[in-house]
Amino acid sequence: MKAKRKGPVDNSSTREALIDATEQLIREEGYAAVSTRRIAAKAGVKGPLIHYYFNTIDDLYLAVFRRIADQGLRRLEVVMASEQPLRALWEHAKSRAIAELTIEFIALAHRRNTIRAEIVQYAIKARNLQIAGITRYFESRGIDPPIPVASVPAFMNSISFMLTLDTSIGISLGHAETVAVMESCLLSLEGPAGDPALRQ
Amino acid sequence: MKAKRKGPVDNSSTREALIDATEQLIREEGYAAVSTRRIAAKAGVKGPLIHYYFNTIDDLYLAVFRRIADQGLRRLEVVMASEQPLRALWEHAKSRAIAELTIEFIALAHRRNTIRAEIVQYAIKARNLQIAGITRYFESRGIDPPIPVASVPAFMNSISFMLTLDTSIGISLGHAETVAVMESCLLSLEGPAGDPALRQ
DNA sequence: GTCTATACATTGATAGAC
DNA sequence: GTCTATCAATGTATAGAC
Repeated sequence: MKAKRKGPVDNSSTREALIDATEQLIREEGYAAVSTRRIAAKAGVKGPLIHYYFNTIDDLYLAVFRRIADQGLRRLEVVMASEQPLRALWEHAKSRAIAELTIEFIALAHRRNTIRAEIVQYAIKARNLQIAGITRYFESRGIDPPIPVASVPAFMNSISFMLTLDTSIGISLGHAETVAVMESCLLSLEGPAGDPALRQ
Repeated sequence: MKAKRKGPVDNSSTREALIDATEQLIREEGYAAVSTRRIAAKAGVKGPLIHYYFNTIDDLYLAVFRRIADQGLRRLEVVMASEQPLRALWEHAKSRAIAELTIEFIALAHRRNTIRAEIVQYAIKARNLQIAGITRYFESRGIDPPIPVASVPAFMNSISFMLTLDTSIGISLGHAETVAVMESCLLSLEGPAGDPALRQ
């Protein structure tokens, strides 16, 4: 249904190297610093090869996002299936690499429709996974959610996203207090961290 | 202390038009879409004039950010001095224009040291204004803060930032529930919205 | 103070040899 | 599948006339 538009396209080898190089460039220097020549140099190939595997640069961006999104959804499934899904989600959301890529892709989505559509699709899948996991956890423990389940991942993700962004540019004002609040919420909902004895 | 490096530079006229055009371009199409040619076209002048007022494009970005930051701090002072500072802050943080510019400038800060330094400086000033305003409010009402005051703006800003970003690309999953939680917090801390009778 | 003209690097992309 | 050679377009920035 989503076949490649160009004739003979491989699905593993140099292609992966190009995706690797692009992802790395985006994260290290921002999407505005990405160019076909730099990608090619980083991947150790010549420029035009990019157009053999990907018709346009947007297609390459899309491939990068899809790979990240797939990895993200798979990781999220593991996270939500853990014994302390709220704590696991909180830790998971702290990733600086994810936050930096998120910033870049949202900025990109701002201008590229194909990428925005893909991001929306992914974000909804991810959020549904989170809501389902938290619902399952509350039900299995017989906990009456103090706030609507659908708002829980919204709080956790947005807070950790902001903390991570702040940290990445060197701000930490108010962080300790905010983390403390989150920790006390987690404590009351899931008990102490990594204490399987208590929850067995 | 931060004098212009180039000789004779005006401080109002075409210069403002250039800053206007740049700010608009950044917000509408992202910083990566900004170029001297497009700025000049939008401002109705010729390209080289940019280099008369601003030595480099980074200087122009900086001028845009400084103007936005100044406006932001002034607005924030008004917001925090209102009768219901938490509600006012909540509404203030919902601005889509601010969220979009924030994304772009954070992405920019990722790569430009001068801009990052400026953003950090501004963010700290803004956060201190918020913390001071909330502290003042709680004290004047004799309210014992349910969570550390320093974490309050962190929560409000990050939540509304995420909601705004989501909305800007067309996502609304879980928003209603999240807004409801925030509303109930505001209700318990500040009473119903815009009810001066109750707080007079 | 504003403009024309232009230098020069870099961009995404294509054609076609191997 | 990977390359060389090359394209037109666009990028920032400068020199110098008015």
